[in-house]
Amino acid sequence: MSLSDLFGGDPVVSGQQVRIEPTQQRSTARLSGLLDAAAVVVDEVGFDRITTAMVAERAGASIGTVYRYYPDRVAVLQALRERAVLRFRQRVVDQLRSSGPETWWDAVDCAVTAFVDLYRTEPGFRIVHFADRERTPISGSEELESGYFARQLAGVLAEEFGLHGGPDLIFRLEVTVEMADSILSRAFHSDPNGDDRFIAECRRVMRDYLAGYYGPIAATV
Amino acid sequence: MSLSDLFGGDPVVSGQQVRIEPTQQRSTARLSGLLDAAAVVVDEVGFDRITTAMVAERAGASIGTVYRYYPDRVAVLQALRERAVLRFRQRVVDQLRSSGPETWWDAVDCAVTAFVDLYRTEPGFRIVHFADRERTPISGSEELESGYFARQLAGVLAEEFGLHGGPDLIFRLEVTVEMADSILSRAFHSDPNGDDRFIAECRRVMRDYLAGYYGPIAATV
DNA sequence: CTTCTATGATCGAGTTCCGCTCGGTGAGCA
DNA sequence: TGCTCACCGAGCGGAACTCGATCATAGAAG
Repeated sequence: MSLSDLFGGDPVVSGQQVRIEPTQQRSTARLSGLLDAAAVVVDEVGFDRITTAMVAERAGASIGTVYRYYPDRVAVLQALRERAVLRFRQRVVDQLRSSGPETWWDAVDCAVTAFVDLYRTEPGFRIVHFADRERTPISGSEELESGYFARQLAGVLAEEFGLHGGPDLIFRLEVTVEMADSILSRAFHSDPNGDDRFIAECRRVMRDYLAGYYGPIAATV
Repeated sequence: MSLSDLFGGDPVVSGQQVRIEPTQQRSTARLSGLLDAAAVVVDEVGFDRITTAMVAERAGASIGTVYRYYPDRVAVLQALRERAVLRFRQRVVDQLRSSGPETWWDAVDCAVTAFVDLYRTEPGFRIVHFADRERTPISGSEELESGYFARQLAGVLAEEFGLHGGPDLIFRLEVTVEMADSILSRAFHSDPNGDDRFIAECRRVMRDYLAGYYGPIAATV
């Protein structure tokens, strides 16, 4: 169970998202163009002020094109969020590869860094993420739940750094993810660049919480 | 600076929420009736399926009455959230009064209990809370920010239990509030009665985090 | 204790705007 | 040269929201 398998794995395309899988090349460009537009618009006018017409106009497409690919307004936002999550996972993998973590904390820290980076650079990431909570439990793909990421991360930490795996580790990581999520969101709430005080405290909280169960960092591996 | 001053203080009526302050008696009943209806409807159909017509019908009012009091659809939800926050604060005061906390942790624990109680009993509390993150920074009343509650709580803890006050305490309490908020929301995410495992872990996280700064509980006062 | 009346409160048909559809047109592939 | 994929945008239904007509109430006047 390698790192890249866990994080970079198959893209989160759960055919329910896109109405029609594009076959020609230009249409895939359209698809990402629509999402780019949605990301920008959502940053400008907010999550529930966004209209499909705005997205279409910003993307240089017609309203019909939007609905060719997405069944409804929310689906566009969901797709935007899926892409952001995908990019987040990819970013984590890149960070892990380039930095070569030596302890379990290094790995967790990479995830924080990746998250902060995306908040800073990825248009629409902030608002889409905020809306995350509202999703109905019926929503199809489970890969977007915080629990999914927690499970993946648990696999890595158990495999690579010898942490004792199992449901307890998963549970604690899920708690950790929720905490980090909220504190980091708070960091970006008023400061578009992220309030370093909250970011630092987030790292501290995560480290202390996990170290309380799995011992000081140096002791592992 | 007494407890009731801090928490139970002036109601969160910041004239921007309501278009016209009601003067007659029946209209105040209408207002709360509208919010009651909105709370029920929001529990039934969800946050973004709710329509102003549904709220009006459920409240036995006409559509025009809704717009007499609230400028738009979102304002109704915001008002619902304001009332829920107000009731939360009131509940905390009640709990504190009846239980007579002896340590700072007892006081914090009261807040958790009140929050959980509201999640369980207050219609609409869950969904309204989910939407909480989305609020625009321009939004008027600051009394609803998590920071406000953190400041109030900091006053109580410093005054009553001798914790060293100031910006550091406020900051840590704000972090605490964010953490608790997210973990408790997670507890109710799939379990309408609240997953006790997450609730217990929430308490543990809060206690450990604050105790790390302000010493073990028994040592205070 | 009654009118009487000014004003608050309510109503709901109508307007506007937005999500979404669908038949017709253009662009790329065989 | 067809044939299918991609695109367009006028139009439909419904939801958000307005506004002038109508009713209810508080409080003054008698």
